[in-house]
Amino acid sequence: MKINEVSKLTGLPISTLRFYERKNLIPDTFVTRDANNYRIYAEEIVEFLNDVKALLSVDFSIEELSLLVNQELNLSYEVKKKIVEQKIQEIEDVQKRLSKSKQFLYAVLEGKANFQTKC
Amino acid sequence: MKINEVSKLTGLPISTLRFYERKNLIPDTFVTRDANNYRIYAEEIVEFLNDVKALLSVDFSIEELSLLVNQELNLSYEVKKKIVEQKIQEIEDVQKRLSKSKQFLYAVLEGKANFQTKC
DNA sequence: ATTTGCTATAAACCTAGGTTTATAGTTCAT
DNA sequence: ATGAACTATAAACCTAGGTTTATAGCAAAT
Repeated sequence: MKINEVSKLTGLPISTLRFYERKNLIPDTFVTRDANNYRIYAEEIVEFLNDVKALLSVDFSIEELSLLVNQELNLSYEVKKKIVEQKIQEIEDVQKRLSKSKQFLYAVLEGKANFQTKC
Repeated sequence: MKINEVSKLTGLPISTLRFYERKNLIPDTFVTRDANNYRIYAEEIVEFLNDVKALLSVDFSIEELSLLVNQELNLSYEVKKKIVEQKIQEIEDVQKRLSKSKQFLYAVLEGKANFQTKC
């Protein structure tokens, strides 16, 4: 599979695919080069990138994610598990914050926030 | 109140207070100038800024918020209400996304995500 | 065989939300 | 009355997460 097809199958712009690679977000196992130096992707890259999209859309930064993915770092399963568990904790914190924020916005609607008095 | 006191009471750096003002995030009613051109803030700025912090920490951008605050635009209450209601909707969308993301991360922990097989 | 299209890289550019720096006037404590 | 601390502005700088541009080598169809 060449880059254009991966782009179409994942919805990620070609420029983004190359950008992610530069950021070490794509394990070498997924991409080799042909005689013309064109990137050749394994079929599984598509599912992998869908997972990456899901993780990035949460609270993972590119850098955090590349930590999990980088083979050279050779992090143990235990360490990676800790990273994921910590991220779950962060998501739960965000969820709590969002609940409070919604309540605050309802207060704004009812004119009860100080903010409201000046707007 | 001078800028340093506002900074201490709100936890916002002085540079941020000036930056917010440039971005029209602070209604004129809260800040005047003394003979030396120093900013003099009304006491209520503190509560106002706490509200602003809460809103920014949610999903409001500075620009969106300045729309609500800008007196010159003179948006009707109805329009502002719509903006807030739409933001509540956006927050609810984020909440749903986060729930799914958490489930995905649990799948990663259990080795069920495709992502996991390569990391 | 040549035009159109796909691929490559490096480097510049972009936006949001700030922060830092350079320069200058003011105020407070000693 | 002088040095340390505070205020001001404009402009440059920063980070994340990309996107765009410039330049060039292949490819596929006419």
